[in-house]
Amino acid sequence: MTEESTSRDAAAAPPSGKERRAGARPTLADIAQAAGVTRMTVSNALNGRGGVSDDMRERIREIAREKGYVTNWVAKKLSDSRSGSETGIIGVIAEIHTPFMGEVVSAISGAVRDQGRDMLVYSLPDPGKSFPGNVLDLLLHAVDGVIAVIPRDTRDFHMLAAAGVPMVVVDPLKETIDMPSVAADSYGGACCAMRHLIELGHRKIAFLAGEARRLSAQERLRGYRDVLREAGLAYRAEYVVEAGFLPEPARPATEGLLALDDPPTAIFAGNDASALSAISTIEQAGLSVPEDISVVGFDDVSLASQARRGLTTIRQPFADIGAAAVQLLLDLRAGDPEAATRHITLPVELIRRETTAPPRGDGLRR
Amino acid sequence: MTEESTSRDAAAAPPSGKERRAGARPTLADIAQAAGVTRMTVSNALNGRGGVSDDMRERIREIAREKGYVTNWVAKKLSDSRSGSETGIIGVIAEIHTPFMGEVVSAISGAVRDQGRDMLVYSLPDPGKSFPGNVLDLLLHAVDGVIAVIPRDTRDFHMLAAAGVPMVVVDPLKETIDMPSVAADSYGGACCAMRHLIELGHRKIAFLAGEARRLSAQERLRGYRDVLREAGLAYRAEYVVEAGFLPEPARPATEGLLALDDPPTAIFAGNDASALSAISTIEQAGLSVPEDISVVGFDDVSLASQARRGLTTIRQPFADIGAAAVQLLLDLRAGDPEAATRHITLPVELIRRETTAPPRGDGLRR
DNA sequence: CTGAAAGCGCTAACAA
DNA sequence: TTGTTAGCGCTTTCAG
Repeated sequence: MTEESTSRDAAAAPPSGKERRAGARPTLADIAQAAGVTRMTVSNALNGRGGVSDDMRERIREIAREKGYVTNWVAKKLSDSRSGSETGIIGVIAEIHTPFMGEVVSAISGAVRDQGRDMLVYSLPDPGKSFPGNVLDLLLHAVDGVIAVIPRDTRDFHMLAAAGVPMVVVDPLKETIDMPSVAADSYGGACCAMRHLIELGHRKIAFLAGEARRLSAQERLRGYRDVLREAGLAYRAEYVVEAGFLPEPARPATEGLLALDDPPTAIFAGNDASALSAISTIEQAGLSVPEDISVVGFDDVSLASQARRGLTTIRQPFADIGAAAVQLLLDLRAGDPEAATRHITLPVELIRRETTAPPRGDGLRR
Repeated sequence: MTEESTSRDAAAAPPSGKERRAGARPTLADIAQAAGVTRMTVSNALNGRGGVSDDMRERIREIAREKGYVTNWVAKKLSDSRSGSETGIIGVIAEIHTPFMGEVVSAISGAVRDQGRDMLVYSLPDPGKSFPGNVLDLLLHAVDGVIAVIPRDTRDFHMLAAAGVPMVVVDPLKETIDMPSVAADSYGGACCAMRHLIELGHRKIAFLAGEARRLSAQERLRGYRDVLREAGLAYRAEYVVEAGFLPEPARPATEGLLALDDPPTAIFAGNDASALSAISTIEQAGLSVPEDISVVGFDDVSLASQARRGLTTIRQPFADIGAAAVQLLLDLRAGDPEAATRHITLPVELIRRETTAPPRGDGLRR
């Protein structure tokens, strides 16, 4: 040892005033000192970087273990920032409340795992509030990119993108159309659902509209209108009610439909949550599905097939959505110039189960 | 300026080879240079630390904004590590798949927010796999503590705790009883549910057992047995079937019960997921709930009340659980010595809805 | 009110 | 194979 050059490495003598706080985690220097080598040797040994004899490596590993050494992620990251390496962690911003979100997040989780990476989920705070600085900053610096599935606030959102964090949006909003995105073919699905109902013989079809800010909701409405027109059916304003993609508002919305002078014989719900709620409402009103009223949903969340009567619905390819989002993010990060403007739309599929049937012969109810 | 002392501050001349990479984010030094002051002044100005004239502060803020400056969380954290400050972020380890988890995580989210902090969720990888180092390390260094709600693997889990991360467990497993925890009173709730059924006149009550590793599942089973004994009823092995707290296994389990020579007149399901699945199975078998068979669940997830027939169940005080977990974590972090061994059990409540009724007069079905 | 120095824990790049 | 130097971006401490 030379002459106490580096302050810490040579600080073998306690009196130097460099006493370690009790609860502090051991650092490279601590275990280096214990092993009688330099920090670099320890670093190399622990990271299997070669240049260390096998004995030494074992010895160091042993000491590290018993001292409970864990790499300081923050320090490592800061140091690595020079070489701009990845963290292997992908950030996900989402609301984990609804079943739909659950499916999407699970799918992303699977896809991320398939890529040998990991995922951290940030669930948004209450509406209107912006991201707290802490988390925003952490996300900004700790993850390789962000996949956002947000039904609401997007303010600080563009800021994240502006700060250079690769970002892709799943189920985009009007406000996020300028970012790369992944979504299911809502328009196509809606058309498919409507045609199914029309083929069954329905002429009076209501629509439980979803959250208007989501493009998917708009597209489903568009599909509803277009197929109506295509079938020569009139668009009736009283048949289109807001249900916000949620079960609670779907209830009064359905009741309203039931109370109409000329109630519909079928309901196309914007998503499964509202479809399930509608069915429950219909049955509580003493009617039955699909005998009195047919119902078709959208999403095919796992609950849809578990209901007493399996829900006829449009299946979103969740796994594909997750995989596409992750891939898109990776491409973006890799600098693929075309990725920045890529908008992926995945095909959906009609799943016929037990909540749709031909309408009752005209005799009943009016 | 003296003689180019600090490498960067004085590096006004490009030829120094210190060119900034194109995509790099601006640093304190960058904006300091643009403003013609030192980094500290910028730091102070941006963090509202005083010691900077108002004009200067405004000017600096302006420059920072247009340059898109964001403080480097990693560097800040590393620097702060000296003074051991908090990050204001709480980590949550959970599976977000099931409705129960969703409720718990939402509750924690709310509680965390109430404390002016924020939350990052890490969803476990596939069973058996251990935490990938990256995320573990990140968690270790980026959050003030961890709240875990894990149904499965716990290996690296104790390691996190050993590394000194304050940690509390919600709905603990056998393996985690040595950590501070928060849970609902499963035993009490089970007793309550069973007594309700018995008061209604049921004598043949089956139990859909939950995931055995979870203490809550064990406690519910214990409650089931104890109340049976207390009521002078025999424990019948064929009435206790595994359903793992999940809907899928609950289906065959229920079918098995229905196929018994002497089928039960009531089913106490370990949780709502299995209860709902049981009901659906019963109805598909052509029987009705509660006329033929009563069913009571456990949890009172939001779905329970939305079903066509509201599910009679035991309500877990999710909000309280979340709040207690966060509080416990904060106490732990604050060094409260007693917190380390605290196990909080919160009271539950029977919610009578429409899936329980007296058994059919003995005439029917044997 | 502002500036200089040192250091948080780690790693890349050489030197021995 | 091991040691040395420098620096990641920020903050604290102590001078000016």
